[in-house]
Amino acid sequence: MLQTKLFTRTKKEAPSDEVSKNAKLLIKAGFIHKEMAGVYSFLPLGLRVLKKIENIIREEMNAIGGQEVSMSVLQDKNLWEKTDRWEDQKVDAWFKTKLKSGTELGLGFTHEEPLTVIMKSFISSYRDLPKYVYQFQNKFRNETRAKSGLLRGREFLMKDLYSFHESEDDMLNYYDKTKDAYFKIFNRCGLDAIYTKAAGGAFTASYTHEFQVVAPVGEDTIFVCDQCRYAENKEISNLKEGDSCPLCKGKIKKEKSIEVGNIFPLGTKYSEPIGLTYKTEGGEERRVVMGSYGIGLPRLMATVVEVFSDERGIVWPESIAPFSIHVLVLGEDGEVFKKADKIYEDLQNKGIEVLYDDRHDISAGEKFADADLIGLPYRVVISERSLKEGGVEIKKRTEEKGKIINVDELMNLLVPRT
RNA sequence: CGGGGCGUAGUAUACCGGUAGUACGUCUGUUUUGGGAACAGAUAGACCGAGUUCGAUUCUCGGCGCCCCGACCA
Repeated sequence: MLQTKLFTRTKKEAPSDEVSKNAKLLIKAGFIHKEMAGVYSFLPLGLRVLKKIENIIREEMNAIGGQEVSMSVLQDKNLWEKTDRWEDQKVDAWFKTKLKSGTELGLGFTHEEPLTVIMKSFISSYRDLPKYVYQFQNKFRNETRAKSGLLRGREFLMKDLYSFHESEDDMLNYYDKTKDAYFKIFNRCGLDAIYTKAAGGAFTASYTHEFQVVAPVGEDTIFVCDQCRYAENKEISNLKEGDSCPLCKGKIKKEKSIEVGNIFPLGTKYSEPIGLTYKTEGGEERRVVMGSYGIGLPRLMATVVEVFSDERGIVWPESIAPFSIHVLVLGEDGEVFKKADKIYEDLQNKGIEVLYDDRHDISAGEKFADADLIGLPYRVVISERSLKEGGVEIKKRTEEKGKIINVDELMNLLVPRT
């Protein structure tokens, strides 16, 4: 991507109405645009990050047998009355709207109900189980207080997976598989997530698990063992700072954290009222046992920014950076630019994702500052000086000093993204 | 939803009961080019409504919006 063609621009000042690091940096660098409280649009750089995260999640969901669908956002009131989740007193997250005829509709905040109905058409025998279905979709939640940039929004992209089983045991077995898949996802995004026992919440499973990433901006508080990493959410925990771990000899520490994912053993909570059943081998009719599993993508992206940034800007992990390399050309138009153009072309042809700062009449300092702010993993500088010294200067975003390598080395440094 | 703060060019800010100044950005020109360049010129602004007042961006009230703390939160 040529930076002269990119329609976004970095700002010198962070917006005054944002306090959270993720919102300040992502807006300053031109990744997102704020529409209103808790609602953000994704611009080219931001969308690339979101898509990278989406692809990582998709790969891991497919690896545990997930089948991707896309369900409707508009929801039928009658369906949700069956599970007693329509009334505002029960679920205050709904955004509701109306048909011209007056019929009430909801904007989906989760999808257990409609998917359970869909599955009624396709599950009737033990031979049809288990099944795993997921989607990426914008969820709408009427949060009383949106906050902290992308961390708690009212409209956000979510991956929601639902599993359907013959038995509690089979569901719990898959629950563990999902847990492993989630760890892979968070690790691939560079995050160190802590598996945390939590309350059932509105989903009213007896317990659930959350994946928590320690960060000061987090709105959750967890008690976590410094040895085995056993953790409980404050909302259900009797533990306190300094206690001995119930599982090992470690000490319990109190941490602020961001919930980046959660998994729910639902049992028959939804299959019962909606009537999703199957016939066993012996001809007996039984309720399908379910689980559900969610990850909010913008929140995950924001968490990465909260954890990986410094005073100069974002420091993207390679796996989800919008581009792999930021190529900067310095100096006056002429031979150096021609060389840089060629290097950019060659990298592109190799399938490397490059952002090329081909802007003229921009000082070196400004290009460096923008590169630091945008935070791509590698910065490559092409200038009269670097060419004299034998090639280009390459520097990782995490390093202070770069080094000169020749152009062939550069071409072989990075593997193309598939 | 309770409490607090805030709303001035695209962005960040200043002053003021007498219609607004600065920086960055943007545009034009000249000079620059390895850490947010220099000079000259130009561009662009008081959230909305009502009230007080000779006069309101400033004071009062209402609305709308944003942020923070708390409550709440698959």
